Amino acid sequence: MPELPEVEVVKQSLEKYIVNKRLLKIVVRIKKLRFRVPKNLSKELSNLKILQVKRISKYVVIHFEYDFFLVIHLGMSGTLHLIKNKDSIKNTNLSFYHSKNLPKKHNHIFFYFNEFKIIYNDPRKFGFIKLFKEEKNLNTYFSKLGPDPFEKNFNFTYVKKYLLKKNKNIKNTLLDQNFISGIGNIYASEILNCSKINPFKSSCTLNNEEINKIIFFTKKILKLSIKRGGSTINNFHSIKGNLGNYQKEFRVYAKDNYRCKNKNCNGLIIKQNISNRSTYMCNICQK
DNA sequence: AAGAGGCCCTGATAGC
DNA sequence: TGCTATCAGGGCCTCT
Repeated sequence: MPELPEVEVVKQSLEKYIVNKRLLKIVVRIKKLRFRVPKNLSKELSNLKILQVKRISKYVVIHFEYDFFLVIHLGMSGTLHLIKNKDSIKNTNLSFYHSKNLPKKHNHIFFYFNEFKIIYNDPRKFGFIKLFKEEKNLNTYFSKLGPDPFEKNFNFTYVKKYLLKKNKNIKNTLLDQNFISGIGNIYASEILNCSKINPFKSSCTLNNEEINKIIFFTKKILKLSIKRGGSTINNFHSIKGNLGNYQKEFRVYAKDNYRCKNKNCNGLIIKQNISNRSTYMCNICQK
């Protein structure tokens, strides 16, 4: 499910409900996710107030009082669900996530609050949870990540310098979280098609114009996707259950045999394999 | 030491 | 219908 836009949508919907709320307790049903769920999670965080929710790369970070930081990664198939307590439904007109849409299986972790609970669901168990005490430890964990696409330091100077020393193809470089954080397999293909760059092209051979296009379209595409609520490939939704809509704007991802949407291009979208992952590109304008 | 490939896991879909 | 094979939005680890 989750690349930067999807995680940003989860972060935005989550913060509306949990900031300034006190977590009552956590119940862990399955301990073995991508990594083992930290021991004493509930003991450490129970009765602490949530100060802030942040997104770092594809991670959701929940900042509790007393300098506790809960890091959630959704892996490939993780989702968060907000379930309002039954007796408080009649007290509000807000449309909450309907419990009938909560998956029956793979509900691994339950976060209880006064009026609702947040449920972490993840069929493939590629997601994980980490807990940090003190901000410096959180920062150490993320210290190798490249800049967020919306940060100032994701700029021409930085990108040019980084790409010059990279021999691997540009598609894999876009997926490299140490170069730029947040791009995944879908948006890598989308960005390169808009930029009319061959995904197999060696990173260090990109010219200035191509570098500028990558920077421009990365920001544009990710921004628009957030606006559309992210992409719904396999039941992606905000924690309220609203479906994302950006998949309607996909130009190449899973669009093999469709026509290229670039202006004045009559090419065909083809599916290629790069490092065992699907890559979609136009056979004419991305030659 | 950068880069390619394998692997963790379950479910949906295609093909026979 | 029912089996098997393949493929999924990620990231860490190992090997070369």
